[in-house]
Amino acid sequence: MRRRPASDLTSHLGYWLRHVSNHVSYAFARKLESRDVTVAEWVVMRELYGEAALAPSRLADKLRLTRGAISKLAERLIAKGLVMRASDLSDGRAHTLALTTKGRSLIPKLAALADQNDAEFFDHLTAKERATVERVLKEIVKIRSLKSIPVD
Amino acid sequence: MRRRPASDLTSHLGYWLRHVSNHVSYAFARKLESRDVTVAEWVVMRELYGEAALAPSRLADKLRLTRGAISKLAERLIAKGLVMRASDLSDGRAHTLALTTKGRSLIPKLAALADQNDAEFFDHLTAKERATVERVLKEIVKIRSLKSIPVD
DNA sequence: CCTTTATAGTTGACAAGGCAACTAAATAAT
DNA sequence: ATTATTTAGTTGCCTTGTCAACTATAAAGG
Repeated sequence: MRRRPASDLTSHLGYWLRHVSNHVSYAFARKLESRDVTVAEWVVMRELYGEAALAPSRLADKLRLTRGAISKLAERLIAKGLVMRASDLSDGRAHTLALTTKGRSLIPKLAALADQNDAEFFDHLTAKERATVERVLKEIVKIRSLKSIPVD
Repeated sequence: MRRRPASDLTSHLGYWLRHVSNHVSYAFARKLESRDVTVAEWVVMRELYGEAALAPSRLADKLRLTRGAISKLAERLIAKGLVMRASDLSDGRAHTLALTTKGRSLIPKLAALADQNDAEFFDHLTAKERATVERVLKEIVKIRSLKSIPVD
């Protein structure tokens, strides 16, 4: 499938992916500032939104962060009153994280900023292009998840 | 073009972009370790490869990094003997950066690692999918460059 | 000219993630 | 049962980026 001279430096998808991702995340970070939330914090909250509660370790797997990073992120989110920690009764080591009411009610507002950011970068795509990109990205995550860590 | 309920958290392209980009960059970083080069360093070297010499400030614009970051990156690359700094004769403040012979000769080896990494993540795409993704990403960079900083 | 203002680049404090060492609790092994 | 091993999570140190203050040079204004 790949048909490209190995020495062409301008054709690495990984390069462009990183480049665009940096642009998009940077712009999004500026928007989130208005709500005093970082991109990493949003990502965690977004992940917690579907679930009642989630173990930090599961979160780390899902988001491809280390447990240390999750630990510190959780600390910050708790300090902001957006997330709470609950101890697991059956296992003295384990905790779970969950959105607080405040955190949950913030989600739609942050989602609106995400919508806006997405629009800014991707609205000029045709429906077909958008669908292709989305499908390709999700496929890669799925393939990778299977190959590396048994996440789900 | 965008047709998506504003509250669906799973459909932000920016989210998947960041997610996949992180995977790809992480895997690439592991490969570059064998040559004692970081992803950021590769990106700079790759940018310098086309040119005879480039001002740090231009590099900062192109790569969307701050001048501080470029300054430190340059320092590291110079320490490794991959890049050299030359002072601009007509302007006492300005410098330019350029690859050393050593740096230049390393490029093909790093490019091979980039090829390998790209293959690992994107080889399962059809030629058409790949073309679409590449075109879309490059378009976004172009549009953004015009909107924000007059880079080129 | 000489002073103000703008520009190129560096530096230091801080933020945030990775890694590895650590604590505490649970499970396994003998 | 007691010890060894594994697992969940936290913490300290390191790296690398941003931001803002700084230095040095250039350009503009009067």
